[in-house]
Amino acid sequence: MTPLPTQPTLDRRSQRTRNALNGALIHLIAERGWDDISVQDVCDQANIGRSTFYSHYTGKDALLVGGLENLQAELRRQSRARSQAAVPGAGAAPGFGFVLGLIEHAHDQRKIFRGLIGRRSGYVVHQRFREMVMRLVSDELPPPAPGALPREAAARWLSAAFVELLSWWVEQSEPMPTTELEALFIALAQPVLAQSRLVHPDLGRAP
Amino acid sequence: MTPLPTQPTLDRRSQRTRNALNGALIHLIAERGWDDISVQDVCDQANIGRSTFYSHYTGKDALLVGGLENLQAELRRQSRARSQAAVPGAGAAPGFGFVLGLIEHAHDQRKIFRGLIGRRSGYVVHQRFREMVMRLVSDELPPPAPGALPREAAARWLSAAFVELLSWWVEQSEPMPTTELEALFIALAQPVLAQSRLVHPDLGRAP
Amino acid sequence: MTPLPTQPTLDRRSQRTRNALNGALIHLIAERGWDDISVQDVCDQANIGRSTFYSHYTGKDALLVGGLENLQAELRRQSRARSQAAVPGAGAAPGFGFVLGLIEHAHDQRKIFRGLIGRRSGYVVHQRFREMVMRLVSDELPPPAPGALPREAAARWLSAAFVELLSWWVEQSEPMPTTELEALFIALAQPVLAQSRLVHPDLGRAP
Amino acid sequence: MTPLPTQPTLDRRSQRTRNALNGALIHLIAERGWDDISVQDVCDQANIGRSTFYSHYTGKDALLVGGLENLQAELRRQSRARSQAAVPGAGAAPGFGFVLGLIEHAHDQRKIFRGLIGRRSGYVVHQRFREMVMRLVSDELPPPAPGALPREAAARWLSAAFVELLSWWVEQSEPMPTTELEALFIALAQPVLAQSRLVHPDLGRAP
DNA sequence: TCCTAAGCGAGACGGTACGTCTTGTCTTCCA
DNA sequence: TGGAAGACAAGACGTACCGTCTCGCTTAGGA
Repeated sequence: MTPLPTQPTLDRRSQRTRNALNGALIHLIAERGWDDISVQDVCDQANIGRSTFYSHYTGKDALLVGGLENLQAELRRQSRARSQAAVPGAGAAPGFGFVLGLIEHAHDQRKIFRGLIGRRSGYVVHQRFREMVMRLVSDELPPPAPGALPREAAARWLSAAFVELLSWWVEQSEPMPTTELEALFIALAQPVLAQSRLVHPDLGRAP
Repeated sequence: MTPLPTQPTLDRRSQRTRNALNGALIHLIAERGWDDISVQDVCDQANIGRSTFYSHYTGKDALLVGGLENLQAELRRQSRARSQAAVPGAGAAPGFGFVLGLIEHAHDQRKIFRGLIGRRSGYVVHQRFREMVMRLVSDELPPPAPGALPREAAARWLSAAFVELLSWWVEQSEPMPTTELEALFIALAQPVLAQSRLVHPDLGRAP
Repeated sequence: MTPLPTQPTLDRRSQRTRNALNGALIHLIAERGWDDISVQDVCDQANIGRSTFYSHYTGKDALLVGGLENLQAELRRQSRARSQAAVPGAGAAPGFGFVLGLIEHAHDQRKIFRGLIGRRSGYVVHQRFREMVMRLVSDELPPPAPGALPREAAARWLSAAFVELLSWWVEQSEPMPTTELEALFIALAQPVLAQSRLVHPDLGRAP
Repeated sequence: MTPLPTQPTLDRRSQRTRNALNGALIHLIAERGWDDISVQDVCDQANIGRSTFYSHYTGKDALLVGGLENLQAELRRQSRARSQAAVPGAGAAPGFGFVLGLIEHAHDQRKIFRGLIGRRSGYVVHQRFREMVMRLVSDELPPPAPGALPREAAARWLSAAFVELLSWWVEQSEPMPTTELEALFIALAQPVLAQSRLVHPDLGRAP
């Protein structure tokens, strides 16, 4: 009974190559920031031939996206674990289970995250990162009531805002504690959740 | 004795060149999106020699930034006018006076804004645009109480979220009315303003 | 004690592989011409793994040379048969016995020869072919008298000229008959034979 | 009254670049032979950017052809001068006026010619060179009588044979004198001229 | 009949060259 | 004198082959 091999283990060698490339990329991002890295640089760092690189990824971008997909999978796993660990009967408010995980990850790897979303980020990475966060956010948003703020708008608002907040936070020399940042995010996110539930958005315009 | 015009009117011809370049750029952005444009393309469109381009701007980016600065100035002017027109004695809640102006601008020039911040945007433009919005937001935020959310964090949160919202909005085929979008933004922004005023942010962390 | 078959029959399988490769090569040469063929193409055509190819030949060139050696052996055999069949007592003028065989071969396989030495030839093949012809010519040249034109020069002259003539001939839509071509070659070759016999080549240099 | 500028002098700079490239090429051909030279090598040798190279020539081959065209023009000029200098009324047998010039050129630049058509030649160069020679030969052949050997066949025979002879000659350590080589060529070429004149080629087949 | 060494396919890998594209600098010439 | 034209160096890009290699599979040929 084979253990249902999702992929044929990808040849073991290939996987090692991919790992080397991923590692090299984050190393270089932390060191110089996205924009100052060429494909050749990544290959040199990983001791990999450039043609081999292109037989695995279509370009620098694909490598990054691949790495972020791994991160996303990891965060999703954490989020699920967290929600199962919570009191099973409780109301289970949409707690954005991935948020604390991501914050702590950013905290641990502060240097890398500065390269990823900080000042030297390079806008491509920033946005790719936001897109990943958006997918996570989107998972945890309640299904929007008809007529209320569509899920896409809500997810884009929250992801962009959160990434920007995170980007600010990792650059601080004396950052607030991780749980405090999570609480801040949740507090700032409240009106979005409220809007998602509204049937007739009475937005109470002043004039 | 020259009439000390260090650069008033900027030589008239120079100004015409710059205008041509700006026009060419926004034309091309609307047509293809930022990333698929080369400096040569802009020059061709503007009937300008490439070397001339470089004698005015250091690169594609600088040209864009220049254009955004014009937009920013225009929006600031509108915002000031709006706040003076309001009942002078009223509470004058921090109304983000520039918001409606920007929304209407985006509405009028939907096509250009799709190239600027929409799907084909190219992350560079997106971020440059956000930076401009951030400066406008920053102007209108109340001075933060000590210990409360620093102005920079608030401005980054709001600008990123707003631009993302706008980006979503300009891509809709049946977008909500401009004033409704403004009201939505203001509603979603409330907790940020609240946080900016808090002295002891009791964020109610769960134990 | 192994029955010392260092490589008799070459393992039968190996031989089949080599044949497949040879066949694939001439097929592809006839189809596209030498220069537009990669090792991979030959392997695909022959249903052979690329690594297997390299375990038999050091490259495309070696495969070609191997094939030409077979042709050369065949032609030499024909030439010998022809000279024995001739009236044994006759003068046996150096008749270039291989020539008619080669011409007829080229006639039968016109398509392949166009790829080999015709317009689409690729200079490498052309020259390899000429080198083979040169070896055949060299065999049949009389030993040069001392001071006369050295055999190498004569052989190079004749082989280059003959291959070029053949190359021209196979591209004609209404080519002259094979025997006529042979006679033409022999006629044009006469002075070379004469030179080979001269002891004091009085070439009448102008002062 | 402008001196009818065949081309607008090609910008003077461009011409210098082209010259540098030509020089670099022949230098490297003499040093290593055609096949072991990359475009990058030529550029390095000429102190030229690779992209500049491609803005002048489509590849290594085009550069070579360009150089040979210069040589051809030069040889044609010499040939014309030689034929005018000859006794104007004389029979002016088709003397292949370019031959001595080319031989002497090869003699003077023996090292380069070894790279061009000698042992290390690289078949591409060899053939390109032959094509140039063929054009020169073709010029000087008498118009073929109908039914006789077509000019193309004659030109190909003579050019291939001559280049091969030259190739042999430049590799000799004690080569025969230039005029002797010319006489040898003319002697060996005789039957071709005879064939070109024949109306009914009575090739006198032996059997 | 089995079993063991070979021939073989598949394809990952490092490497080199290719031709294209864009950038920013510089020079030359024109209005 | 400012601008158009365009040559130039630099360097990244993605592609194409090359020759080497490491895997397993299969398939004889000898036990």
